[in-house]
Amino acid sequence: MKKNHDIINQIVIRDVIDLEQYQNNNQFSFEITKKIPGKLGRAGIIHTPHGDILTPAFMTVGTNGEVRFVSMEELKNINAQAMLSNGYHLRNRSKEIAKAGGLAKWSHWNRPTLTDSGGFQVMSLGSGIGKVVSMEREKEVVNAEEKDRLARVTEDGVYFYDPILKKDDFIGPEESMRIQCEIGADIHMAFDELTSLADSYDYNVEALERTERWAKRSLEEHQKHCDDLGYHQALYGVLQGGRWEDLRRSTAKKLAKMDFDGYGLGGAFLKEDLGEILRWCCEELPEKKPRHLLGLSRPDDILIGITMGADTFDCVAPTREARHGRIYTKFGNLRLAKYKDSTEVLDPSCDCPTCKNGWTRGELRRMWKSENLEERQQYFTLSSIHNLRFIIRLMEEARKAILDGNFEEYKEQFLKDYYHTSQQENH
RNA sequence: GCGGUAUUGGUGAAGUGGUUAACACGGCUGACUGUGACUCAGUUAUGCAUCGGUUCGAAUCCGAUAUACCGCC
Repeated sequence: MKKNHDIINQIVIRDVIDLEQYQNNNQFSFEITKKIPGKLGRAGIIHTPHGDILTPAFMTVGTNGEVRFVSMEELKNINAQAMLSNGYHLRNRSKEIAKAGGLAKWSHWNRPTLTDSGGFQVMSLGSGIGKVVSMEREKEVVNAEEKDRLARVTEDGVYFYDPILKKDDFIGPEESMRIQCEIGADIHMAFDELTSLADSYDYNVEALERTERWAKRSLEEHQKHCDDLGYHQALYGVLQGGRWEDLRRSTAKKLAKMDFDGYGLGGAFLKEDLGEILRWCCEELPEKKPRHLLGLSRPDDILIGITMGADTFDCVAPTREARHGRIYTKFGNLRLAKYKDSTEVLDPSCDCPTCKNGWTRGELRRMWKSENLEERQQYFTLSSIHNLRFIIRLMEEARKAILDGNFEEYKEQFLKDYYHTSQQENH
């Protein structure tokens, strides 16, 4: 395996990403509209070349430039504001995307976009392969055997084995920045290393120092590409540091001094630690820059995230869990398996197209279990739309509550309803 | 009427004397948090057509009965 230096520095397509958007005075910026009294949280607006994002906001995950089983039209119908894609997954198509005018145009989304760096895959294909990013089962999590890993970390970057193409590959900060600049999302992420819950303090120190060096390299490389392009694309630095306060605060201080446009809050969290960790980070970060909490969307996590100062979120759970038969509702989640003969509308209190059109629990359960591929796919679409709308609506309500000055009450009521019914679900 | 073959869970079935009846599908339950995987994990027959016998021990051997299919008169 050998780092492919010829590709780096070679490309950057000068005039293909929709320049008009960038030159039309639509630079990236962030404004805070209102703060939650006595807390770190706030409501605001992120301005991007492809439009504004009203925060707090959920970004739907379209790893490969599309949300599974949901069309762009349907995403717009449920008020999705932004889409997150992944530089790792799109790495072999970045030039094609650049030629088509960048991610927003290429995907036909035409609205704000963000790309992840591929850092998550350092863990998910490396030490954490085959495991989940659990928030509750720390003691059961064991790192994968070295031989089973598909990703290996070095100072330069990460060597991957692609199990589908059966090919070795390499991505470091420079490669990630090059790929992301070609893809041309409105917001890019620095290349980072996420550790798993099983990693030791000592390993976290090592990984964090490396992530900080990668942050510096990401920033420099990204700036070079922006200079070549003649306009600025936003870059977020990513904070790691596991569950240790000294690591979280020190890395936040260091990255705060660097010229990032915003910050990604990363890591694998134990649920009970989440709020504290975010507080350590956000207390050290500059208030005027937006923060993206990576990869979380459970309502309680989101509400804690908002309270502690996170502005945007993303997560695969709403769509993945929909496909697995879990339907979100404000009064606890439904396990579709239980509703074989139900003629009740999926969620009578929901304003999503699926519920508005009167799809019943029984029908959806039947389609979920159907052996007919088309019916199953239709189920995936209907349920994904519903779950996404649920999270997006939660964001809209939370934003409104912040603006109305009653966020704490809203949060308390929401968690009470949600927790109460979850209890009922489990008897 | 005579002879042969078969009968295992919701389904398809493995198992021919020796602890808790393989496996698959389905069902149920759980999981899923910067999507490798419409996935993963657990569970699901106190019983092998029925009754009786042989044996330390039977889904497995023997007999009778029931049912199904195949031959022959």
